[in-house]
Amino acid sequence: MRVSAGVDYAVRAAVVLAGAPPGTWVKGDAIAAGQGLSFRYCEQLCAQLRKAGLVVSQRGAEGGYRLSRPAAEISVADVVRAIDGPLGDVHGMAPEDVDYPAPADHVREVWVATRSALRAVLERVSLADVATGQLPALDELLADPSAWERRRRDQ
Amino acid sequence: MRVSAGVDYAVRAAVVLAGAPPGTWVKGDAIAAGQGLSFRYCEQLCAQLRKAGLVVSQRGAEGGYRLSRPAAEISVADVVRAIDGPLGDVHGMAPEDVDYPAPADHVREVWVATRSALRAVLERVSLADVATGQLPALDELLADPSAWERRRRDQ
DNA sequence: AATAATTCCGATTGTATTTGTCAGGTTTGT
DNA sequence: ACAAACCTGACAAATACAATCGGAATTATT
Repeated sequence: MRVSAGVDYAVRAAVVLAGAPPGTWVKGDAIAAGQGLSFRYCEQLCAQLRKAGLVVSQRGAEGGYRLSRPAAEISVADVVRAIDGPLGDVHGMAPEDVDYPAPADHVREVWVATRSALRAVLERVSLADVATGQLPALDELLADPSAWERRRRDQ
Repeated sequence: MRVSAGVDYAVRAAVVLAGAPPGTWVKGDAIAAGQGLSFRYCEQLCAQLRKAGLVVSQRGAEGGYRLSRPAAEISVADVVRAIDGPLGDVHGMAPEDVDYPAPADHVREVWVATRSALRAVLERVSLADVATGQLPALDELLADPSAWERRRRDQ
């Protein structure tokens, strides 16, 4: 239940593209340098975004990357899935497909709800939202001060 | 953003303990056999739950495991953290501690909200809730039929 | 046509994590 | 004494993560 470096980097790269003027190419080098990423690794992640259809690329001088659709039409979930695969899988299986013997049978509902909660955040936020910092969909979740605090280890 | 096998197994083991009559010892063998887990691996996970203070164990004949507190006072999040570490970490860092250059600076809010959404599910559900199948906290999330469906790959 | 800039592709590498497995030791009840 | 159960630490295979690299293909410029 954590965010890998690759996903984090890819979302940041995608947000950089979302922040660029529409139709312009952004060089991989500019993304990597701007976000403090390794150029090679950033390039590899951009390739995965391109294979997922979220990004298009242009080779050669004056080439680079840009989003394939308006930034408002690409969700953070799209980027996460492009790098990490399906959201909320339970060791390789979709949560609705797992089946446990009693009395653990209702654990499935917990995993389905977990995935649903992830989707409610990541599908509802577009790259344009993140780039502009307008995140009304998250207001409710972020208003609680404890959302910004680590849980005590000895709780 | 997925549930590892270890976490899944540990939650199921903990729910088995929650479903046993209070004060009785449940043998590791019984947990493993009942849930179709490898006995050795199950034992290892129970030891982690014990080190986290969620479970107590008794050696010798007639020994086994039981919860250290009433099942209603242990959340699924407690179990997940015992096995996996903090919820929603971003490559080893708490989401409120990450700091990104513009225009990706608001990615932090996305990760904080993601963790908050995970907590809203996993901290709100106790082992007793799962064992009895009474999951009112999840009703809203589970009512949506699409919560039970995989997203289309070509969306 | 030559050159420089840029992405593309495939392979490789090192580390860490995951997912177990095992042997032997310790504790406990009968 | 004995058997049942957990404890400890080590080990290991497989997988994933996080890059790194060399060179090939493409494009714009000169």
